[in-house]
Amino acid sequence: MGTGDIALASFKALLESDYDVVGLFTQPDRPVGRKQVLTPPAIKVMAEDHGLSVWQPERLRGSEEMDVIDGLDVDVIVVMAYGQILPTRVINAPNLACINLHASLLPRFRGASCIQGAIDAGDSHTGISVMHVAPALDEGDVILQHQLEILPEHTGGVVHDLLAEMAPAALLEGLVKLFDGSAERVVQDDEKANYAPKLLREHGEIDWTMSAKDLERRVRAYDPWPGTSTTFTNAKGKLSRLKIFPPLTVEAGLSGASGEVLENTKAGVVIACGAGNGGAVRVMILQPEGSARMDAAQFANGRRLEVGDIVGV
RNA sequence: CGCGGGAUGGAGCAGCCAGGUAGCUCGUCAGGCUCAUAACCUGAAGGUCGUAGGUUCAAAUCCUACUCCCGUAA
Repeated sequence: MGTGDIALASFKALLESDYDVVGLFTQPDRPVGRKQVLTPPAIKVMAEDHGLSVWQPERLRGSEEMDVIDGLDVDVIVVMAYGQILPTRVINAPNLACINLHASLLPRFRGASCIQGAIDAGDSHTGISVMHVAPALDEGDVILQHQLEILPEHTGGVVHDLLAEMAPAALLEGLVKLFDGSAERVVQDDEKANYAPKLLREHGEIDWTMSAKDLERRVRAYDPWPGTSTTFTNAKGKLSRLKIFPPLTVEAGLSGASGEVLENTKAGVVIACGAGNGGAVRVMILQPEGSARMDAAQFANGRRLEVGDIVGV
């Protein structure tokens, strides 16, 4: 069971393994893009290329597809980025176990935005957890974990791809242990748990009262999803959106009112953060509404911002 | 016909609402200047204003249709 692209490599590893993959559960095709074209998840295409059965219930809980699962008589259900909470009946359906691959070092960052959460919080490491599925989201017992160091230049997208690459090894190791009975069950310490809720586009609205250091991590974590943006008053006096992309550099020595433009040159747009002494960030890549993404030199040429302007009002 | 933004020398933009000399910040080329800076100064080349129609004495600007680009609805 999986939908997100992060599950692709793991699914492929299963298909190429000696395990007998009987089918795929994934989310229904969704309208995508400007034309609202109904698009299947990439993982569904991969499954069909291998001649596998694919089920796409809108809502698994209470659906007739649950009977299908019971009828399949499987040993293990593997879940990764499926996008639905599993009913207890499904969790209990396999002969051996229903396991989940989660992109964080549980119990830290349970929830949908586990990758962004780890970067945003400034954690030194994240990783892949192989765990038993429990009725409560991401709270099942952990079988094993593989660690990944978060480097200062790592964005959400980069970490996502790195974790996707290392997930198959963790999955295969977990399966071997499950089948030979050597799998551990480490109960999660709820005291150390935290939760990374599903991110919406609006969460990318930049709060310029954050410190420069925190903001740098936020922008990095939220790239490419949900992305970060702020607003500014354009030449016509209208409020316009301005997307901000990493990398950002922290200018610790500078300060100003929150969101005040301190510099706008080809070396970058420097914007003050925090409440007076939070430093400032230098932005090198940005994208005004309606325009293509551009570097600071191009942005400065357009003179859309002047020193002293306040951004993100 | 989902919603919104846009198309103006090589780049990023202004000009459009209140039609009348193609503008700004850069880049490029030539020359000059400086111990030096994201340098500076002088000069030059480069645009049928996305396409096709329409209105008008006159259209980048107003009207109609079309094409393409960008964002958003995970």
